[in-house]
Amino acid sequence: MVSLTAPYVSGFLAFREVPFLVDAVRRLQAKEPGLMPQVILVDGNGVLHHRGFGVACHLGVLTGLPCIGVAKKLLHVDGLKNNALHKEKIQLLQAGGDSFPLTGSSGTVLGMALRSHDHSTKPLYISVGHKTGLETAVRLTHRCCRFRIPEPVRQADIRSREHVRKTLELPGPPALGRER
DNA sequence: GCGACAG
DNA sequence: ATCTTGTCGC
Repeated sequence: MVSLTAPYVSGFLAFREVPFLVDAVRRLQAKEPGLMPQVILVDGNGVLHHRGFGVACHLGVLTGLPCIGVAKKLLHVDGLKNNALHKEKIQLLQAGGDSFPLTGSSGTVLGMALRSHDHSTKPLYISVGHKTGLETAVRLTHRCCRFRIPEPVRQADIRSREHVRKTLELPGPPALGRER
């Protein structure tokens, strides 16, 4: 269990969460090196970011592991916006695996909006974090989706919440925030 | 000036 | 993110 201190500020998520993520990877390396993943799906963005360097990039550089940014909402950057036009494109996504590029005003493709499975309406926003191409990132993410949220992220979410629930209900030292 | 804009 | 209310599908 960790206690977050830095506040959440859009565009600065890495400064709040990456230290704990790096620590988790380090602890795994020390305790169960055989379980070290070949790639990490990060709950947040990679290069789809104000300065082209979101939490998925930070974690990749700090650990040397391939990382993929998987965001649930579109971060408004480089002219990208969740407006009517964007929503129309989402409507055009038919089956799971369908996607369309997220091209900023600068002409750069910052990521892809992905319909993660057949029965999902709201897309996932995939972007390169570290040591991976965008196409690979999108395909791998799609293959991890039993539901809208890719299973690795979903399980981390479910299990961390459960852990916090069981830890917080009993008397003990107070803690602020929670992290996976 | 305020709100929006990963979690 | 968190919280709350209501609905739909398996």
